[in-house]
Amino acid sequence: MDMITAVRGFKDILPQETGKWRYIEETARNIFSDFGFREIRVPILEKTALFKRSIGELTDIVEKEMYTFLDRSDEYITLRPEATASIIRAYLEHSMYSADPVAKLFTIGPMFRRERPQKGRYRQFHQINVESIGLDDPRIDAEIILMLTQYLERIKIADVELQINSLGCTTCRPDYRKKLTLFLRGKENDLCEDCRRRISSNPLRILDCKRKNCIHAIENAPKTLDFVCPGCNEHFAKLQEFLNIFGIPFVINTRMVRGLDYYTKTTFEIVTESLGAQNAIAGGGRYDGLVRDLGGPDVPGTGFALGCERILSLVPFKDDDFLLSPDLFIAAIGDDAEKLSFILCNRLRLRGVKVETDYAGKSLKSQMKKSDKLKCRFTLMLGKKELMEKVAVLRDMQSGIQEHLTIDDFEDIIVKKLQERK
RNA sequence: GUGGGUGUAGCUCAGCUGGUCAGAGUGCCGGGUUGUGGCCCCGGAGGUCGAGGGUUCGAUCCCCUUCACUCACCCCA
Repeated sequence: MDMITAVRGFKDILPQETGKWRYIEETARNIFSDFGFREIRVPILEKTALFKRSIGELTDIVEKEMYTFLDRSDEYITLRPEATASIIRAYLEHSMYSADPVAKLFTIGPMFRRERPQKGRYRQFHQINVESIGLDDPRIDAEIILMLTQYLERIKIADVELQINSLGCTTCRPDYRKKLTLFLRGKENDLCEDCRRRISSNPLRILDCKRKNCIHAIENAPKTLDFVCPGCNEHFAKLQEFLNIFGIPFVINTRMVRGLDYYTKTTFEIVTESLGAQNAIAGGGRYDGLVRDLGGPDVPGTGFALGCERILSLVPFKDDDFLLSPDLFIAAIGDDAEKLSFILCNRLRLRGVKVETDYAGKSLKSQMKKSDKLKCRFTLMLGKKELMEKVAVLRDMQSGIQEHLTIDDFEDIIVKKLQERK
């Protein structure tokens, strides 16, 4: 019979890795909480229409990367390729704007995109998502970027670069789009097939096409920043001012457009050199029209997503750094000792002591080996001799020092010893 | 979706363009100490050499197909 394996691009996160995962998740929760963001948990399955309307029909994500299925009730549903749409949906569905026009939310969980897997790219991957809804002040853009850079610093990720850009708003973008289209009309023959298609569908995407010919062809293309309206210009200038106040280094990348249609004004990415082709570890921006497009009030929003797998491959910690070793191993020899060991072991666990033992009836030597392998701090040896005298031998596994303890007092003594060392 | 690379023990990998090539290290289990871990020594278990077909007297090795993994393109976290 063939072995059933995990679905391509889907990965198990094994016990030795979950310590790191919890660490980056908990650190995020702590920092985000300091900044006033609250955790929200939204479904991983949504009606397909939600993503089509928010991300954009003509984006790569919607055109070819979504896991979309026909549900039994003849409705199309999709495993979420990103979280922003779901969060806005929840924000609207629960009328969160009526309690407070400003909502600062984050969520952590799996996303799904059906791309060809490679380094740093999986079909199920995890993101930490932050959304601030209801504020258009550039201070909030700066604030979430500060929070993001702080987070990366806290988890010891260095050598990253913050890139920012502004895409303009509904007033100035159409103008820019026209000018860009006009410029591109003369270059059709120099562009790749995809980009030729994009001239009419999504000309801005051409700006960050990675093909050499396209890059060359648009060298002198008009830049968004030269055409944004005074309002957008000021917004972008203030963002930079605020980033400077906190000494956050950044570079302006006029080519950064990003693959989701809903972005306006601020966009940004955190990129690294040490991740191969998938160099973005976080990305986001402002989406002032999205809430309205999803049927809600006309309120602005801004946010970002962090790729957990990519963060984890950069974090300088080892799996073992998060290893939780038992406090005590109880090695028992003989039936009576084994019975006592079973009782002691579980009574201590109920008192919050991490205890391991072995029910396989092995030799003392092999139980000692196991204790050593588990990196237990102490080993308690219980044998026939000890039982008769109602004592047990407690061995400190680092120093090798052993002491005899009366069995009746043992529980209290070990609890006390462990408290001292903490 | 399109390319390249790689598939041999749980893991990391040797294996001479075909003839004791079914191997090492590590991990696991046991012994050396019949009641004491780490270091050392010894032993053991564990493989249809990814799968299927072909060439050949003979294939882990050569050819074809297929699958998986991986890196890159594309795109993004």
